[in-house]
Amino acid sequence: MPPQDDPPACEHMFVHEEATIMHADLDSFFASVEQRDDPSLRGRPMAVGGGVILAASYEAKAFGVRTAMGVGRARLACPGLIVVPPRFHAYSEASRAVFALFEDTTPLVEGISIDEAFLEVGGLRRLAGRPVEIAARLRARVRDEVGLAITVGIASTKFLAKVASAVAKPDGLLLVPAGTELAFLHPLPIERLWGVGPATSERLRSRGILTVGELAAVPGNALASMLGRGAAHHLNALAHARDPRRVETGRRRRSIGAQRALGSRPHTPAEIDTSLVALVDRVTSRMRKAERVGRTVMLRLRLGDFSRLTRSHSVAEATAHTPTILMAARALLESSGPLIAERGLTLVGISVGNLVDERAVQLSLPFDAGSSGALDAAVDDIRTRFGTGSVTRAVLLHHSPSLEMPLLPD
DNA sequence: TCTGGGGTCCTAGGACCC
DNA sequence: TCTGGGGTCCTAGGACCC
Repeated sequence: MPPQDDPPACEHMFVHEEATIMHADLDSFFASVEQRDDPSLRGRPMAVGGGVILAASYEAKAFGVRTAMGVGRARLACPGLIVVPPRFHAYSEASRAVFALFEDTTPLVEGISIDEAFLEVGGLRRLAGRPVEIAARLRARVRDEVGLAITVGIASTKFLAKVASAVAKPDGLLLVPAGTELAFLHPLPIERLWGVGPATSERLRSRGILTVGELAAVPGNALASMLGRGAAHHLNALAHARDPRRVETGRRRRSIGAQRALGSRPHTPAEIDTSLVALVDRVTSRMRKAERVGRTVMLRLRLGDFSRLTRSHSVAEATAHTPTILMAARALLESSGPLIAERGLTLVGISVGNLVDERAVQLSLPFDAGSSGALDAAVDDIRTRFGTGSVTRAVLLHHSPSLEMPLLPD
């Protein structure tokens, strides 16, 4: 057998031969579903909201109404604005219908959120035509079969496809032909880059860096001294249209959480604890339904001055057990008690991360209760079948009271 | 003017190991 | 008695996104 060569040191050549990645993004998703289902809302400035604006129709956006804006401010900007409460069930259903059309277009679909996805259509030319033709058909189907407008950007990388769809909104289709990436990208403001939020934007703007082209011209180490090495490397690559990420199918969720805004009036510790209990119950029941267990419990708080903070703690063993998660959550809340007492609390959230699949296996094994080695032998048998690391606990079901035996790592 | 409900990813720093 | 250098894993927290 000939010796195996090492893989080449440089795997990514960053040469984009073709634009075959589509980013499909539903326009003003929540608001569009409401306008679809209630004709009296069509053509009018309206928004979905409860406290804050979750989504605004294009008629409302024309008045300056934006997502995350308080409803009061939105009404000031847009007198006569109609605000309807959210119907999350309807949005999930519409999302499922649209994703079914994505899957019918290509098997290579990567969902990003409830209303957007990447689709790789490079291998479909003979079957379905060029990407622009595929995108045009997809847009027509979403409009005819689901009743919603969807914008599609097509480019040679994920990031450019996403920028293209943002530029093409609303109800548009935009192709960035291979070879024209930098001409398209460099005039855009830095906020278009993935990873430039308010903090990074302010840091760059204060140094006179306003466009993607200007960012691309900053030497790597100078950028690193402003933003840290990781962020600098990431943004430098995006600014040069280097983005080797493939469209990935089958991504799993890495955490499950729930949160609740409390309003700005003062809350007693008992009220806060009641909210915490409800949140933990919601999270753990969703985990059990998804058959996932997790180790890292995160508490998310927003204080009276609307500053945010998180606290986390990892328990010894992955679990979806409500009392275990609740105990960890209460301990985290307790540690933040003085801060809450001093500054008040306006939001509390719990999430559980480090998720793994739960696998409960029930086996009938020969077991001689009179022999002290029998249980060990049964456990060894399970480990042989499923792998040592997969067994963390054995429960004897036919003893009363049931005996729970923790298994220590070998 | 008033501030939702989900998530992902990155990084610093400590523990620990060889 | 004093103490290098490199690596991995884990924890906690913040920035960011839709």
